[in-house]
Parts: sequence; structure tokens; C-alpha cells
Amino acid sequence: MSDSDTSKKSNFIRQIVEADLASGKYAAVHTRFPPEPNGYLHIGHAKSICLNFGIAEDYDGQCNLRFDDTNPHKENLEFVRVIEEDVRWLGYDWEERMLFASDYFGQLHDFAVDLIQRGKAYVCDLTAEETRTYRGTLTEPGRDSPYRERSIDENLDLFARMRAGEFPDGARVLRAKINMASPNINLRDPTIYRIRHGVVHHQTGDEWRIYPMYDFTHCLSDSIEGITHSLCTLEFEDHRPLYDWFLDALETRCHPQQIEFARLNLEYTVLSKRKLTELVDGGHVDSWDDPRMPTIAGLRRRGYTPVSIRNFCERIGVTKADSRVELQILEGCIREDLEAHGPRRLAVLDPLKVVITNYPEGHEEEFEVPNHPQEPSMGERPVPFDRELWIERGDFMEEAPRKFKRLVTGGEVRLRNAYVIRCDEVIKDADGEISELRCSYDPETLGRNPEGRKIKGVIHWVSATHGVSAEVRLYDRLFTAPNPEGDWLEALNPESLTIVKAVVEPALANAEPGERFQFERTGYFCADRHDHAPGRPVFNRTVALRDSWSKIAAKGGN
RNA sequence: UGGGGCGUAGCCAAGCGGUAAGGCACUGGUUUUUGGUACCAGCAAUCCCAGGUUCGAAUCCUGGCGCCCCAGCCA
Repeated sequence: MSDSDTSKKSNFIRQIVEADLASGKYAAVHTRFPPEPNGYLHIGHAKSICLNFGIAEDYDGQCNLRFDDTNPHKENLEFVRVIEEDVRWLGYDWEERMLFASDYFGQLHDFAVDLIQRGKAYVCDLTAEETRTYRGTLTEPGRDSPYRERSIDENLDLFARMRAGEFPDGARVLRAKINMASPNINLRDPTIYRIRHGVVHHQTGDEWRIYPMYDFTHCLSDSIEGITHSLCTLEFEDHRPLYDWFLDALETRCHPQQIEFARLNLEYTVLSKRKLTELVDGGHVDSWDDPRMPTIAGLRRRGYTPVSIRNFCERIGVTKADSRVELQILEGCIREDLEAHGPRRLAVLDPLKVVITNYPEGHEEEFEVPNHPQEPSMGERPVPFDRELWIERGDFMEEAPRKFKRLVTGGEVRLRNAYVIRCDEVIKDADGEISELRCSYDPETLGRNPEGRKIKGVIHWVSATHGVSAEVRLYDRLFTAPNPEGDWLEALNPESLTIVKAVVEPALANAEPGERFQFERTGYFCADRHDHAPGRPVFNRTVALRDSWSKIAAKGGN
């Protein structure tokens, strides 16, 4: 990252890491990012990715990519593939350490046997329903399972037979023997192994009939990998005593420290995997990488850059306080990146025909226009100009408020990078709609200001004969409510996508899929990585330019 | 009502007993062939509340209040 100011990145987790490094508790830091491959990664995961990989990067340590794949019912290979791609796209590298919790199924099984031998785990025959009853409630203690005092030998035998596939799903589980009266419900003899017949695990195939649970798996996986700091979100805070219990009960390589931080909430979207899955499965969006989705893949397709997302994650900080971040912060990050690095182009989203009556018929010119007004190194491209042009319908008004500084009847305006024109006549169709503007140009105003008068407005344009028509997808927030809850689908924004037929300058016809631009005066756009093709240009609006005119106009423009 | 957390401007967030950083947003202004950008200036905080300790408290203590999480054979 270009930003080497680490003090700016400081947060309570980094302080702990620094202290542990300074005290010699650890010679090097080792973190991990542990996604479950049951959905696409979203911007909330990006926060965790940037935290874990960022710490490894800045303190000269390592970060593993580890798939938490203990539930074969919900997980699949496509999610593994996409997660890998997304983390890499964000700019992080796990070298040879692409790992799976399922890599440790053998060791995990042996740890479970060890736990039984130490008298700290037992096979329980209660049904799921009964288990729930025995667990008690938030305010009442649970009761011991009638199977809690089975002999070690019997537990060993039963567990071996669970593994051998002798019992059907749900018939028995292996439980840790901790304390059914604990005020922390997670400690009331949690299940650590369950039976799962007939599912094919994406990594281990049909090798196992029993699968370990998260609490048992996660701490031991961390330990097996020599993780020093195990960072997770706040809802796992209650699980930390369990995390520690397993590592204390067993002889393990090391005892990592679990540290919890607040998960990200973003305005006008949802970030729970359940809801995102529902949006996709319910057809409310087109796919996991629909540009309206807060997924990494969606943001990427929308036009966000890895740098913008990393900056965002740095800007929002890491704390334990629940928060909901304003959307403008994310938008500000991509504007900032694309303002500096996005080549400028001219595109008219809502075209209105302009005929320059005093421009010679059949004549045309080609201007060399800079790709970036402040950055000559970004080069130039040719832009054709001739007698008929398209301008933005919103850039003309017959009767305009005082502060409107674009084209009005009888008024003058600068065509960006070209001449000053005057509107002489407004042509309307049968419905009274403006269909065409007849204008005249001042040939002395190319590259210089006219004498004796000040032209205050500048508008963009595209040659009508050379312009290329393109599909432009205008995206808006996915939800109308800042925090969609309850009947959250009701808050879906019906205008989250508007498709318009635009006319763009010829250079845009050759855009590569995924290429990003600033359409001058309009916003930042990205050639759709799936649908854009030569001959059929498709652009997604990443974010509009900041617009101070709309505020003035809303007040009447006077 | 049990347990675990959190509470500093509109939003995010520094702070770690010495008198409230920064960013975003917002408001002015300058520059500008993008009503963009950049630059300058400004606004904005009962530090959840109430007591206490201290020369001194956002920081320590006590008691409240508010919000979030936990009763999957999910993670």
C-alpha cells in the first residue's frame, strides 16, 4: 500500500500484537482468514481480510487462507474458487498456505479420542429436541444428559462406531463434558461431532461419516497452524472460554489468543450471508456478483478497485463498538482512486441532438484530447467533431434559473475541449418535446476564450456521426432504508438499476471488459466484465460525481 | 430475569490521570474548459447519566440507563 503511515492504522488489535512482539511472547505474528465456503465474500469480509493480512504484512509475519469447511451440507467448490479469487484480487497472497479445516479431520478425530480418554467427552444419545430441553434457558441451568457418565471404554467404542457409520444421522453426537449449569450456554456440554451420512464433502469426498463442529475445529486448527492471534467477530466473544477450554484440555502445539472485533455494517445494504443468499436465490438480484451486491465480486463488477476497498477498510477502523458506516465513505474511497487514475471520456447518457448550422456540411475535425486534465502522462486520444452532435438533455433549458450556467435559448456555452456554441433555435416535435437544438459556433474559440465575454458553462458532447451507442446501467443503493430489518425485502429499492441507451465517444468502443473511466461531468463507469464486448458496449456506473448543482437546483437555482 | 460486550460531534474513530487528534459529511471562499478535482478557512462533543477518589477524570471507583450478542447436531 502506498500509505506507509502505520500510526494511522493503529487499533487495539495492532496494539496487542505490538506488545506481544515487543515482550518477546512471539518472535513473529501469524494470523489467518477463515471463511466458510458457503457464499461469496462481502465487504464485511474485506474488513477481516485487510485486518488479518494487513497485520501479517506490516509486522513481517504470515497470514493463512483457511477454509472453515466442517459442514458439507452448505459448502461447495465454487465458493472455494471464488473466495480464493476475491482475496487474491484484493491484493493478498497466502503463498503455499491455502488450507482447509478438513485437512485436519484425521488429527481432529484423534483429538476427540484423546478427549474421551481424558474423561472430557462423551457420546450422547439424546435427540436434537431433547438436547435442547436439557440445555436449559438463558436464566435456568441445564440438566445433565443421562448419557453423561458413560464409561470411557463405552464412549470410545460408540465414537468408533459413529465413525464407522453404524448409526444414522442424528442418532448420537459426541459432546464435551464441561458444565451444564454454566451461565455461559456455550459451555453446557457443547456438541463437538455429529453424524452426516451420504454427503460428499468437496475436499474429503465420502471418507467421513462424522464431522466436527466449529468450536472444536477452530481452536485446534489455529493451534495446528501455529496461529498467534486468532481474530474474529464479536458474536464469538462468548465462545472464547470454549476456545480456551479445548486447548487447555488437550496437549497442543500452542495456544493462540482469540481477539474479537465488531463486524462491519454498511448503510443501505445487508451483510449477512443468509440475506445475501436470499437475494440471489429469490431472484431479487441477478447473481452473487450483481453490481448492486455488497460482495467483493459485486463491487469489483461495479467498478470498485482493490485499493479503494483497502482504503475503505483502513478508514473505518477496527474497534469493538457496533457501528453502521455511511455509504459515502465507501463512495468517497472509489471516487478518490478513480479521480486520480481514471481516464476521462465523453459520454451522453440522455442525448439531445444539436445541429451547428454554421459549421460546413460534410466537414469534420479530430481533436487530441487529454485523458486526464492534471496528468499529462496519461496521454491523449482523438475525439471527432462535426456538424451534428449529442449533448445531455439536462444541459439545456428554455427557461433557466439564474444560477443555471449551461445552455439556454440565445445563450452560449463551451463544448468541452471544443468550441463555444450559441443556441439559436429550439425545435420541438408534435408532442411539444424538444427534439433538436439549432446552434452556431464561434470558430475563434478552439483552445481559447472569446474576447469581451465570459463563458461560464462547459458541457460534454459526442459527435452524432461518430458516436457509438452503448448500454449504460445506472446503479443506485440496493435498499431504501439505511438499516433494512424485519420485512427487509420490502425495503428493496425499485430504482436500484436503471438502464439507459447512451451515446459514447468512439474511443470507448474499444474498452476492455473491466476497464474503468470517468465520464466527464457524469461519474465513474466500468465496462461490464461479463456483458461488455466490442460492438456491444455495456458500462456500469460505479458512482456518480459529487454534484453540488443538484443542491442549488433543489433550492430553485436562484 | 442469567452470561458476554459496547456507549467520545450527523457517521467512523484517536485517547491509556495533565485539561477532547484525525477522517468522512456539512458551510463558506480561491483556482478551474468537468457545477468535478485541488487548495484555504469554518462549523460541529452535556466524552450515556449520577455520585465518588484526585490539585486535576473521557480515562480510576460505585450505582444507574441505553444498545448489541448468546438457548443449531450452523459458522
